[in-house]
Amino acid sequence: MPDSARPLPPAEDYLRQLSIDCVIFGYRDGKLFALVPKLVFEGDFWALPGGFIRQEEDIDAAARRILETRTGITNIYLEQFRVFGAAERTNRYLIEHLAALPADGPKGAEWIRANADWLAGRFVSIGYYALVDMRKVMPARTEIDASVDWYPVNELPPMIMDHNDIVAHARRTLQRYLDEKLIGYNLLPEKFTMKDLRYLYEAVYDRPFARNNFQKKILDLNVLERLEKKYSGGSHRAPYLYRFIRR
Amino acid sequence: MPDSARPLPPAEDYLRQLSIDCVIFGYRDGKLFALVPKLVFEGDFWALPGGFIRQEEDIDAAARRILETRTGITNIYLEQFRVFGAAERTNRYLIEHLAALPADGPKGAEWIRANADWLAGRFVSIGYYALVDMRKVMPARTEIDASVDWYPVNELPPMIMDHNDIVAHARRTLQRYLDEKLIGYNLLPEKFTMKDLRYLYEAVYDRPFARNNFQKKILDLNVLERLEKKYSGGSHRAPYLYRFIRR
DNA sequence: TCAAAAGTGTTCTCTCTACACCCATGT
DNA sequence: ACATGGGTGTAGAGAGAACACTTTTGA
Repeated sequence: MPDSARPLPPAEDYLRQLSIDCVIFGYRDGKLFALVPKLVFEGDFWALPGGFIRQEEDIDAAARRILETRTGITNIYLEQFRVFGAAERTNRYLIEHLAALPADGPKGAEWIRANADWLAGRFVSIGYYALVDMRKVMPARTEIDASVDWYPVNELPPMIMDHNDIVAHARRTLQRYLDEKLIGYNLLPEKFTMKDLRYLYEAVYDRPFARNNFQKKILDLNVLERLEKKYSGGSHRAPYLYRFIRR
Repeated sequence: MPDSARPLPPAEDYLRQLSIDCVIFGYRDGKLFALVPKLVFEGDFWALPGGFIRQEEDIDAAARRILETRTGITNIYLEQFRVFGAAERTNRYLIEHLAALPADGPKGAEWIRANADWLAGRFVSIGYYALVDMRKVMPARTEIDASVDWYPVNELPPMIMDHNDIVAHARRTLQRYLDEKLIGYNLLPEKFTMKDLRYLYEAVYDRPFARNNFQKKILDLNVLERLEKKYSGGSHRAPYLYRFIRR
């Protein structure tokens, strides 16, 4: 039974005033994307996938649970990157819009209505970013999501609270670590060409990389193994496929 | 009136289950130090300076308040660096030792005893690190501190919970940023010699830096202004003093 | 005049970049 | 054959490390 289908636990099961917000990065066609749900509330409300931490749960486990619920995949690469704790961080404005929802609306909305006082208060949020293979993700709506879509990170909708800010921080963190920690392969299928990897780097850093020098740099790291050639049918030399060597 | 002398606010004023732990770094005589209080509880308990976040307070402001209370100085360089949120993070063991304290003990202990249920529960803690000029710090004891001392970071006492872990993380973060963000001067007096700065780098990174190359590297950054010479009385050439250029 | 420590210069190496050339593939 | 895109090599620029030399200071 997927997590989203289970009845929601009572509010007492969660740490009060502490939440998790996830920036789920994906990559396709030369662009970096983020997965952003749109809420069912009256008006246009977008919000990062998020959730709360159970009393007996590590914060990393909570982030993982939230991510797996939303993407349907396990073993996701994720890292905390910053805490957002301004005193005025609150969902009050959003929760007030609950009134506009019909009383027989989605069950999740019922849960929120029942816990409105709690949810409308101040929350400190831990930001996590995740890297996923977009092809493997089956975006899952919760009961209060109208839709869940991938948006290019350069064309994100205006989100609630400081969520656009959170994505900006996540992206800077990704830029800082993509090369240093060699985590880029998490955004690609298992097998990929050097061009795929280069275009990914160009999307993340928003700048070009010289084709030949990029290839040399990456190969000198000795973290890729060269596989068979990939015949695309194009009238040109076939590129090799590569795979990340797990250690 | 110093903060530590005011009556402690009631527990309801604070965010529940969320705390701040500070790693206060100082530097002297070629060694990196951290400021660590020893608690009044029966037995040997050391714990990082920490505290809680008030309902109407930014988390950064809370960290700053805690730091200023403990060091007596303002305008401290500080950064959050990681959240520690293991499910089993709790002070239960420590709080139980309250029983060993006399009922007419320190007032702070009385406050803890009154809030023991809250304090013995699970806490997620935001780690902050601070850089201070040791010469300017007047370590201030709270009512439950037996003493507050500087310890070389390589010779820290065993601390409660995961606090030794927290310092290790803080130090790695400091190593990552000292050079990149040029924050080293925060650990030195306003005027310092190139040797002072080099020894600081060697203490933080725990490795030697070539004297001449270090000087060239730092000067090429154009962030220092050269001041008068410093005559130490030694029978050798007098070094220049430098000052960081504020922008 | 000498030792100690500071300031400065030179060379060598390694990495990153730009340019160039060759190779495989399908039309 | 040829255009297209992939793989590889090489020379130049820049950063960092190692070594050497000069200058200043007080005994």
